[in-house]
Amino acid sequence: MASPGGAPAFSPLYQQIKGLILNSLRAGEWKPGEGIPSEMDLAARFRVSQGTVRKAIDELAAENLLLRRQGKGTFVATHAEQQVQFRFLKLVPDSGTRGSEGPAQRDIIECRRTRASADVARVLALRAGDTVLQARRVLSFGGTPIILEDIWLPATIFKGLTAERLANYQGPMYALFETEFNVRMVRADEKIRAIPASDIHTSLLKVKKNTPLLSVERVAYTYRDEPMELRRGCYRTDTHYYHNALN
Amino acid sequence: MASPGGAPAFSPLYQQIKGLILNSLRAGEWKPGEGIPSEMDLAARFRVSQGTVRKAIDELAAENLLLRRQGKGTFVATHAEQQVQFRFLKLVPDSGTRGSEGPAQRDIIECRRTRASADVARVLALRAGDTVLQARRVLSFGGTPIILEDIWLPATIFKGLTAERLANYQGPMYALFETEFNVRMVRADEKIRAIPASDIHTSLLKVKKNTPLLSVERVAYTYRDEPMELRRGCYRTDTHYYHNALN
DNA sequence: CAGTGGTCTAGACCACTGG
DNA sequence: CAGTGGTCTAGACCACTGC
Repeated sequence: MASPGGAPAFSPLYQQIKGLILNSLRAGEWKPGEGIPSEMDLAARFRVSQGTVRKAIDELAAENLLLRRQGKGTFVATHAEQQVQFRFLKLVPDSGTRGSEGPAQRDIIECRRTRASADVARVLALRAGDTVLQARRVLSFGGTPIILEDIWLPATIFKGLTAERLANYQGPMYALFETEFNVRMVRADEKIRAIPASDIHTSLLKVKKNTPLLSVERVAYTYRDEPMELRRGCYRTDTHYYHNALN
Repeated sequence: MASPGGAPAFSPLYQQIKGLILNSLRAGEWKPGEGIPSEMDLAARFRVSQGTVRKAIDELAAENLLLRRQGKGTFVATHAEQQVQFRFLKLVPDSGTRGSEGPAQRDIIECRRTRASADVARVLALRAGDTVLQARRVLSFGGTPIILEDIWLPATIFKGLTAERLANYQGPMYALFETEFNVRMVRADEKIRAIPASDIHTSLLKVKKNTPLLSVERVAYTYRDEPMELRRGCYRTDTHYYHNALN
């Protein structure tokens, strides 16, 4: 039997087209920021009607993998766009709006090669002891340190990433990943907890010991749903809050 | 000029149809859980093609206002559905999955009429001093108290809501709001912070004083985008975490 | 089997962009 | 002005549900 569970395994044509477009994205046929062929061209290429291509692209656009611009074309989404600057950073100042404090000041504390601990390896689908890059940075808004982040990346893929390159790069870190390492983050999961400030936090975030901080553990995934980054952030929430919209 | 900004104010037909359907939902023409007319019927009623109605319904379904069921029809979404039980509660146990600890135990601590403070009034778009219902409850999972919630509701709309009715009702609180008060919550915003446990938390959540807790302040909105509920939750995050998917 | 939503097509026309 | 995505239509057929 083709479908052991008894399910017909029916797959609509537009889903198959969606899969083909996704494969091209994975293969890097079109890079982030570039335009993909027009709907008519893709329809001819896949031998289906424009409407079917359209429905496939609609879903990919809804997942933020593609970006439609009327009159111009359809483009591969990128983290370099201004409009989408805060898609992954949900921290908002109590007064004013995001960005009202000016651009964040980013201080790289360190960036070094190390061995993956058991839990880091598990999350990143590596073996314990595999080489990873670990970076630590502090984000300040309006001159006040608000976020301490520790970031783990597979060293085999982010070869050559240094504190200097992180410090010199203007723009979102994920945009750097796209241009320099051909890694596109498409979605992420966050686990949020409240934790007491430890000595690291007292020194880098200027808070008293045991002050409650928001612990945000993020795992970011690529086109292939591979976990590519582990990030542990500690947020001060006396002047900011984590915003979440439930729909 | 019809459009001062110079914008053409062009509105697609399907958006207008969407507005008409939304108005029917607001007016209560179809109640939560009930079916709405078939696509063909609606197409005839609005004098448009089925495809146009379809696109309108697609968007309403994407916003969780309607629920499509192939072969059966399209239904008004409700909080009584099992499948959508945890759409608003994002707390997950460290081990196991949601609901693996069995159903939550819900203890109503109190439910009383009171006057809205300035900040509660502002959030609920009331005047300071207007009457509100305030409820407090503790949610326990696997016998352990995990969540303390304070809930504020406009008294004019939730007339007759008592601790007994809250305690006796089986199922989600928002489902009770639908059937008893004709209030349907369609979306919400949450502001999340880390705060130290106070005396209330030590007694009701069995944690030590100053233990970091997750503070979750939720404002829930109706079909008309009116703020209808303010809820302040304090979550223990030693055995659970707040999960958020970034797409 | 009839009725529902879901898919696919083909064609016409509209709105927007840039040369 | 040509080319792009966006809307709208009409009709055919498929998948699923329940009687």
